[in-house]
Amino acid sequence: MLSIEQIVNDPEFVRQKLVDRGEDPPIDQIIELDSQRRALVHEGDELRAKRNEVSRGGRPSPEQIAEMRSVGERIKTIEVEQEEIQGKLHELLIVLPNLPKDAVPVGADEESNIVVRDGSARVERDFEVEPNWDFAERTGIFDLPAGANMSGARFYVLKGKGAALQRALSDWMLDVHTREHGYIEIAPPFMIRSEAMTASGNLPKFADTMFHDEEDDLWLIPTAEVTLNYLHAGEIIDPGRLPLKYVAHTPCFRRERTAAGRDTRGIKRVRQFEKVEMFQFVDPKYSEGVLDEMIADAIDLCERLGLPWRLLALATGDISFQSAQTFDLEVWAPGSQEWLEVSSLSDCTDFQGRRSNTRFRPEGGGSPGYVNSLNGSGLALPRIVIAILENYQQADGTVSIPEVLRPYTGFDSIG
RNA sequence: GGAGGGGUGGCCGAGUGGCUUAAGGCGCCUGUCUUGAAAACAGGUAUGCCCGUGAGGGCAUCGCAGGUUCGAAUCCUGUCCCCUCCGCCA
Repeated sequence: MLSIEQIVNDPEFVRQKLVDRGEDPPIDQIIELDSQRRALVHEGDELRAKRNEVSRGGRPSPEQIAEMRSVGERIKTIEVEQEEIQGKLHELLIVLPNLPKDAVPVGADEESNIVVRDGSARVERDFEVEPNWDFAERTGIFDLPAGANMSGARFYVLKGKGAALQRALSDWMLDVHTREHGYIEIAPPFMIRSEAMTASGNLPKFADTMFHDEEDDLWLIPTAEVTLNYLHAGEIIDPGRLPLKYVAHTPCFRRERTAAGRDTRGIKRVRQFEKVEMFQFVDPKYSEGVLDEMIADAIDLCERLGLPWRLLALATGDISFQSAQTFDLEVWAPGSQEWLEVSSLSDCTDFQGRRSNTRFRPEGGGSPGYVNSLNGSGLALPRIVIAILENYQQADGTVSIPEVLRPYTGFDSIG
């Protein structure tokens, strides 16, 4: 949610930032509605003040009761109007995305994304790397038909060493983040209410990308971000407790209503996958550099796994709804011959704090402010599995397990 | 799923239609006293919004949302959450 004060005080700045994202924001209408709202609030307050004054002395006279009856009716009318205006205002504001930061490349889509760092030392191989789906079918570590059979397209089953590899990865990632990067591990629910989904920015605009249970009105989480963001909803966090750094390993459920045939091979784009998610609540005063820190935390995992990676600065037209700045971390898959997005790291400024009403008390006192929130995968598991199967393939057709994972897998090769 | 009990400020807790502008206690902050501290005493101690350059003034909020009333923490309805018991259950 954008701040109404900012829209009213600096309308042209806000308009330009949203135009950069490809939006056509109804700024003038918002300002007009807010001015109407203010007038109604003022009139209502004055009438209520009058009524309170009369009520304060005990039982009023019959004349006063008659007068207050009409005052009460006018208050009711104003309240109805006010509710209508505020409803319209809320509808307009709740669908406006966050404002991109100045550093974000301006551009309509992913064509304008910029590779800002490249950590990929290409390894020359004297054999052809088998794509992960072929390797997995040959060795039996994925069972794609079984997944499709029980759940439909874009569901999959991991078997044997495939399942163990994924489990080793998530355990290892959580250990690195909690023991070395300073995150607190959270095991959240995988289904949440509409309020929480709205607070993260996934509702109301992206309802059709998620799974929903009608009977209890619960949504399956598309990422742990939506749960971590709501962890302190409605709270005023005590001074000195920020930053709060959380990490969670959860399944992620997405409808993936993309064009049929796109990214259909293997487990790259699926309707349920596992992910380790990093999340931070910070004092806006100290938010500088936090995104870089989280990027470093994600890159650290790629480095330790020995995977070639690169970092992209996403353009204004490609960052997500709640984000003010996003970097994508990709790893190279030499068998499928493509870059795989394994983490998307975003600074959401105070956009989610405002929607979840998560505030903090500044050090040294003063009135509360909205927290800043940042999130990023650390990392998405199926794609890391893919990257390991292709980067660690040997000439004899086996895959060796990265050193750091061996204490977790208990085996050192597949195939 | 069924039956019952409950939700009041940072915490505890009183409050069954109007002297409630939410008592009282605890905690915290400031001051007096003290060499310092404790104790005692005095004052202060929520959030949001509106008006005002400001000093300041006003409105709302007793889980949440509606309703009844001149007037609601208090009465009514719905809803969320917590507790006890029954049922079901890894």
